Amino acid sequence: MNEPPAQKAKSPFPDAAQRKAAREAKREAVLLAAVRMFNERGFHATSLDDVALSLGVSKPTIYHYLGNKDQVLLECVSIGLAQLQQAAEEARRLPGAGIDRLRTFLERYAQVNMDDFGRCVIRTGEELLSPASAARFRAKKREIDDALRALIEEGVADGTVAAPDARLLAFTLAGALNWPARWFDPAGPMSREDAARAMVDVLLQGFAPRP
Amino acid sequence: MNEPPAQKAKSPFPDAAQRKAAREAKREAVLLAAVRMFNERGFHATSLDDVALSLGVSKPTIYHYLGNKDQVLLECVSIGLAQLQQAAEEARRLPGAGIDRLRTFLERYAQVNMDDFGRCVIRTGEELLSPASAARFRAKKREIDDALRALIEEGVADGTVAAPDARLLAFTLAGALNWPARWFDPAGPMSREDAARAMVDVLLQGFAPRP
DNA sequence: GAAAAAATCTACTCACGAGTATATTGCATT
DNA sequence: AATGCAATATACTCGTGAGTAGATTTTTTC
Repeated sequence: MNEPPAQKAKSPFPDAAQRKAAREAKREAVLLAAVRMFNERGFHATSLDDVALSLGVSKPTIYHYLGNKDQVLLECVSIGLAQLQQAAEEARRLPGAGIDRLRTFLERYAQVNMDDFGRCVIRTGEELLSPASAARFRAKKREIDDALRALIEEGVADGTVAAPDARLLAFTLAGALNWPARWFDPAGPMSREDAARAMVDVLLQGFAPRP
Repeated sequence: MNEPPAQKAKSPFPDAAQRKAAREAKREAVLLAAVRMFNERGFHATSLDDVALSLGVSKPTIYHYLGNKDQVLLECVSIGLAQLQQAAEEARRLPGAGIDRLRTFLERYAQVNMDDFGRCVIRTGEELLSPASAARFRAKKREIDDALRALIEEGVADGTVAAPDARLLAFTLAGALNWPARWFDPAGPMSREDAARAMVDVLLQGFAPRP
C-alpha cells in the first residue's frame, strides 16, 4: 500500500514539483551563504565571487538564480523582515493584556535580530541598496515599526503599558533589541531565548529599583 | 596700550602659531565635511573626490592633510569616541548616588550619538576600517563600554540601580541610546536634549506602570 | 532521437575610485 | 637673491569587482 510513494521518493527522476523545489533550495542556499558573508565581512567587502566560491560554483551561477548583487541583498533583508512581520501579526492576534502581547512580540523581535537574516536587516543601511530597493526596504521596516507602535498604544489604552510618548518608546525598545545584531554571539554562554527574555525584562522593569 | 595686539590681529602676515592653527582648521574642515557625507551616503558611497569637491578643493589636498581614506574615517570615529570618553570621565568624577551619575552619563551619551561624529561611531562597522584601525577602534569602544559597566556596578553596589546582569544591562542601554544615530532628525520637533532625557526616563522607569 | 530549455562554466569588458607622480606657485628663512 | 618648504592642481596608474557574452553540458520534452 505504501510501495508507490516509496518508489517515488527514491526515484532519481524528479517530477516537475521536485525540480522546482530543488531550484528553490539552491536559491535559498545562495541567500544563506551570502547573508552570512555579508554579516561577517560587510556587504561591500563581500564579492559575489566569494559567495560563489564558498558554494563551490562560479559567479554566473548566482546570476542565474538571482538578478544582481542588489537583489541578493534585498532578498536577504526581505526574509528577515518577513520573520519580523510574522512575529508582529502573531502578537496582534494574541488575546490578553496589552503588556503581555507587547512582551511576546519584543522577545520574538530580539530573537530574530540575533539570527542570520534578522542581523542583516539591522546591519544593512539604506545606502547599500539601489534607490528602488531602498524604498521597498524602508516601506517594510515602516510596517514593523507601525505594528510595534500599535501594540504599545493598545497597552496604553488598557492601562498595562506606561508610555508618555509611544513613538519614542518604540524607537527606544527597537534600538535596544536591534543592538544584539552587533554584539550577540551564538557561541557565547547565553542562548538567544535567554538573552531576549533578559533584555525585555530590563526594558519592562527599568533599571531604577522598584519598591 | 592695545595697539600692538590690534595690529597683530589685523596683520595679513600670520606668525607661526597662526599658521599652525590655520592648518589645523583646514584639517578639521575636511573631517567635518567627510563625516557628514559618510553619515548621509555611507562610507563606500562617498569618494574622496566628492569630499574634496564639496570643499572646493581637489583630492590631493585631502591627502596633504590626512594620510588616506582609512585614516579619514579613523579620525572621524576617534573624535566621536573622545566625546563619549569625556562624558564617561565626567560622570565618573561626579559625586552622588550611582543612579544619578549613570543617568548623567547616559543622557550625554545619547546626545553625542545624535551629533555628526557620534553618529559616525555608531554607523561605522569594523569591516570598513583596515585591520590596524579596526583594532584601535575596538579598543576605544571597549573603554567606553567598561566605563558604562563600572557606572552600573557602582549603582548596584550603593543600591540605587537594579541590574541582575550588568553586562546585559550595559548592552541594552547602549543599544537603545545608539539607535538615534539612525533615526534622530535634528530638524524634527524634538531637541537632542529632550529626546535624550525622554529616552533615559523610559529606560530608568521601564514601560510597566509603577504603582 | 531531435529540439528546446536549464544549468553551468571560462573568459572577458568596463567603470569607478583610491592613491600617486609631477608641476606650479608663493611664502619663509638665510 | 637663493633655497627650501607648504599648499595646491592636473593628469595619470592600477586593482577590484560587478556584470555579460558565448560556449558547453545536461536534462526535459515531444
